[in-house]
Amino acid sequence: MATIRDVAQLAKVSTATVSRVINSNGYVNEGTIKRVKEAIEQLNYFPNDVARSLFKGRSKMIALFVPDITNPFFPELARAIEDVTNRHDYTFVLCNTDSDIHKTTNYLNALQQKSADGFIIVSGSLTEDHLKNIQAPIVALDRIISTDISSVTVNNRIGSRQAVNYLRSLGCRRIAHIAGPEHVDNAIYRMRGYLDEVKHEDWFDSSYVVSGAYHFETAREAAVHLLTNNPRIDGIFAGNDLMGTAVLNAAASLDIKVPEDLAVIGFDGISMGERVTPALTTMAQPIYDMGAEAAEILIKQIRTPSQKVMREAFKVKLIERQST
Amino acid sequence: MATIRDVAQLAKVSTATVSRVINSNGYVNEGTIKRVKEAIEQLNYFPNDVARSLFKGRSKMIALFVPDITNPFFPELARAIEDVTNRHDYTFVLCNTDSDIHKTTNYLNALQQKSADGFIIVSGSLTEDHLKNIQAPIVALDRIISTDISSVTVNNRIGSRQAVNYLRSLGCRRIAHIAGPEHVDNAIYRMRGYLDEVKHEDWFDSSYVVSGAYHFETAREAAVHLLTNNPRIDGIFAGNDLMGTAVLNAAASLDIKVPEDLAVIGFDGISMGERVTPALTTMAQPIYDMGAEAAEILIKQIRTPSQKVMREAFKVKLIERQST
DNA sequence: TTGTAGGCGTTATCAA
DNA sequence: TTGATAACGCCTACAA
Repeated sequence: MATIRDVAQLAKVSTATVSRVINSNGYVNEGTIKRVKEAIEQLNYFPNDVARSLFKGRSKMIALFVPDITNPFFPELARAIEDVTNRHDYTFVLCNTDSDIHKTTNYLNALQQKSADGFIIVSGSLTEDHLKNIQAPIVALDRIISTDISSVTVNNRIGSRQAVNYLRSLGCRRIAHIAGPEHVDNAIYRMRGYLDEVKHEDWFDSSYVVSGAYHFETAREAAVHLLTNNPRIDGIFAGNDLMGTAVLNAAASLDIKVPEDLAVIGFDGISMGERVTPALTTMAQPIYDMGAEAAEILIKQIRTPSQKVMREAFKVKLIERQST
Repeated sequence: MATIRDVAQLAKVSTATVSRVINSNGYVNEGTIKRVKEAIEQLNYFPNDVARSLFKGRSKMIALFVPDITNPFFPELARAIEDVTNRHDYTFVLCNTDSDIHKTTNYLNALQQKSADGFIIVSGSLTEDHLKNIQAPIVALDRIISTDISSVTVNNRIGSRQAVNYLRSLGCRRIAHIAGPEHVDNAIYRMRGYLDEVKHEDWFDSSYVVSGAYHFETAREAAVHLLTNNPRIDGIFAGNDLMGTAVLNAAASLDIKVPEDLAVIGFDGISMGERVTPALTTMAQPIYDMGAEAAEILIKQIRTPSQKVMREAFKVKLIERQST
């Protein structure tokens, strides 16, 4: 690998001049520029990013942390962030944390040691305390970390109320909820939205809420359990689409007809929802816009460290499909 | 951020000694070790990885390139690689290339400038020529790049023949194929395997093969087209599971009963296949093992640059589910 | 308009 | 057993 010195030597100038040409900053004679560029070409020279990072303390790298890369919601989110960060000349990297706080802090430290410029984090368990020696700006996405950290989320509670009301408007009388993990804020809000609507119903008791942990298998088992023990359930609001498809799967295996005998609605709006049969009705988040917005905010904070904390909450939107 | 100098000062030793302690390298007096460790603790010091990388020319970072992060096959593959690389103390990063050669080489260069230690690449369009100034070791996964580059793949052609024979053993008489992208080697082999079995059948003509580009939407449209124009088709072999689920979707929308009127088999063994209804029969690849093996090979090559090229081909295995 | 030189934080060599 | 010092490759005052 050629270095800046090789280029300088070949072009018969100093390394400073080469640097000026590379970064187009400072005055350089036209002819000199040409000579340097030729030398660069000839040696197939690329500036060493590590040396640059060391000098600048920045690396032009942005990382996204997601809790479960196999949940299609996160790859879709990642696509948006990738587009925006690449457009701004950042290298984008994706890290899967498995919701494991240890793995998360490990990645965080490793990347901070690599001078990562900023982080977009989806995490329900990370607290401000874990971030106390992280210098780089952070944007919380999908789940809030703390009031001091910028965030991009949706109106989970209101969206959930809409979901339940929609099921009710279709004639559902007994509506159950498959909830996400107990410690994840958006799961809590979605459950609260559900409870807002049903807790005063005479049929309601706590057995209508079960946890599906935002995972397919867990949700599937929960749904089977729910539908077996409460055969009068005629509507299910799943806390995310992955669990919504799990409900469809459970219903099929129990020979319960959807939407005739059971209406199902999810939350997220992942494309998988329109690919299953019957297609899943959902409260769709503007996934791409959320990711893009998180990236824009992060880049703003990287460029202007004095930026104040921003909190953006998008609205979810009902998409009716075959499951209702 | 504290530096090694701060630690040295506080522990009243030289930076060389601190370095020795950090890397447990060379002789250091017990008491000195203790003092240094205390100073490190007290200052909450972490060695700067960028400086390390600059000096060593290595970064303890491994990257995986995938063509489409929204195809669940790749996240599943990524999980395996992540586990292995993390276990060996590498930082693992995931890059999505969209099968775009320009994006791919961009990432490749960017990461090489960051002294990435090695690459695992899933790509059907990258050639040796694009890699001519990449120094770090590379392992091709799922798709072969060249004979000079280690690879981990499966026996696509034989697996495909098995798939077709299995459909035939169920009584299918006219079997169609939804193929992957034309320039991707594994798609070509899968198609060849299919052709090996059917090209001499009297019913066969080229209209039984359509391209689905390994994408859901494309495959869905192709399947609708196929089933509409050739109503006598009673079996479809899809080149991957994503397209297999697209066939199920197409069949449902055309009111064709699976498996009664149409048997469908995919290729990959992603978990999505068991989550749809009817569950998708498939030729399953050992996804986790393949990813893990690719990572092991890569790490071997990083450690021993003289390692010779390795080519591993796993076997696929029939998994019968409801779609047949 | 160009060059010299010091420093970013580490590690490894050589001396002491 | 420890310390001084020269790299790693780049950038930017400051001088010329």
